[in-house]
Amino acid sequence: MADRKRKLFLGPQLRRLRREAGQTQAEMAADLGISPSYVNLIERNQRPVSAELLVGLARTYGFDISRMGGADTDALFAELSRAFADPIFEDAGVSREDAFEVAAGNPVLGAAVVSLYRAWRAAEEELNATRVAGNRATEDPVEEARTFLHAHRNHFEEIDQAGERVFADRAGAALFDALAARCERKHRLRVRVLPAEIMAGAWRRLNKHAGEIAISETLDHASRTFNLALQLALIEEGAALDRIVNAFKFETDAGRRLARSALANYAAAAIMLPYGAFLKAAEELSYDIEALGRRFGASFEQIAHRLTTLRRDGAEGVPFFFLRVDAAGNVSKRFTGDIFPFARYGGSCPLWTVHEAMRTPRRIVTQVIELPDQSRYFSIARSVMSGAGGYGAPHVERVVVVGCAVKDAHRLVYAKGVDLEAAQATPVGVACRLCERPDCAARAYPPIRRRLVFDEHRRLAAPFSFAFD
DNA sequence: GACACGGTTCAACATTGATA
DNA sequence: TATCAATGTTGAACCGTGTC
Repeated sequence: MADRKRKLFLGPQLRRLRREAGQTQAEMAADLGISPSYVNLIERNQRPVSAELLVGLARTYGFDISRMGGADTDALFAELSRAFADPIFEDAGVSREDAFEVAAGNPVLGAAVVSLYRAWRAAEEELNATRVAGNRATEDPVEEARTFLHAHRNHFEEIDQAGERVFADRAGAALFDALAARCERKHRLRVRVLPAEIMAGAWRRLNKHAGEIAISETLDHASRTFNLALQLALIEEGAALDRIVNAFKFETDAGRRLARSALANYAAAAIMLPYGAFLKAAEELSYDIEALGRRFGASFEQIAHRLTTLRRDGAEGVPFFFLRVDAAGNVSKRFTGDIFPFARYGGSCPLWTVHEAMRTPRRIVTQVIELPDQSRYFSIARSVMSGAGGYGAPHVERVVVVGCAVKDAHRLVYAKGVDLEAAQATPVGVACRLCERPDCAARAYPPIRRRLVFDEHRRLAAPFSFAFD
């Protein structure tokens, strides 16, 4: 491209200039003192325009030399480069040199290509939105299960009350021991913690014939308790789970099963983190997730997830959304909490601190984020690890994010020292580190003022794509 | 169909600058 | 200084289209 920049190819512009003047190549050649065939070669970019000829063009036709290869060309070149980076041009083999040649040599055509590309992108996104709207209920079991939870605002009062009764029955004992005793007393099921090789990879196993509930030794204490609570919920509240799930209209059986599984997990959390006590503690501890975890013997993820369910009439907690994402940006669990417009597909924006949290294991990272509709949220992210019951065992590192509207953030311990008024009022510019635009404000703002940009790079960074509900 | 005209292709030549 | 490649330029032949 350096050679192309040194030489000036102005064929299409020269041709347009000549036609605007109503001249033939021969007439223009006579004006410029060159042969008609030379004019033709220049017009077809077979020959560059020499400095002497450029002066002649300026003198004879008032050709504006200063506009050649200036800011306009650079901007168009940048636009074209972005467009040609799209996978739809993959087979076309358009190089950056080609993009520059179009931008410098035929800006009208280049601008038309950019306009066409933008129109195509807009149409495709509209089409995707239509597809999603049409298919979500019929072809996506995960979306169906999410819709089920969303319809109940992720709160199931009947299950919560049952959980509180079980928790109250523990009579001061450690919860795991109390649940094990309840299993033996009420269901004649002995609880045993067994090594991984016996569990064959399972976390829990119910053997009615042997009168036994087996829990994997590879689980930490919080997960053992959770799995035992889950098994107990399935035994004692199975009918209620079925009734609640069956009251909802599912299009797929897979969606129904997923919803029942989610509800069973909810029931386990309701036992382990009983609503009233948990909400009281949450308010006392200013929603300090790690402190709540220590008080209830639960993991960071369990506490974070439970925070999204505090929607009891007359006893509501801070409305939270929840997200669990891996290093590749894949979302494995999420809940909107009615407040956060998650994407239907894809993962998190690369500007979100979920990725920073991944780089700094076990450290809580907070951030004020702004969506394109200018709504602002306070997010709390920390990495969590699952698996790894022993050295060399497979494990997965993920990031759990909970967040709330900025207006509620003053109730959180994590917002201490954060100027929330400024966070709500400070104007922010477009902030995006992927667009490579020289005027991008991303470099100029600290993380707390970054705007999440979702659609600009949807195709370039597919794992991070967002399309709003 | 002949002809004119505008535009295209190609071979050839002159000039220039880099290099051995 | 000779050589060579790149660049700038030209003219002839050719092609396509519109007009008479």
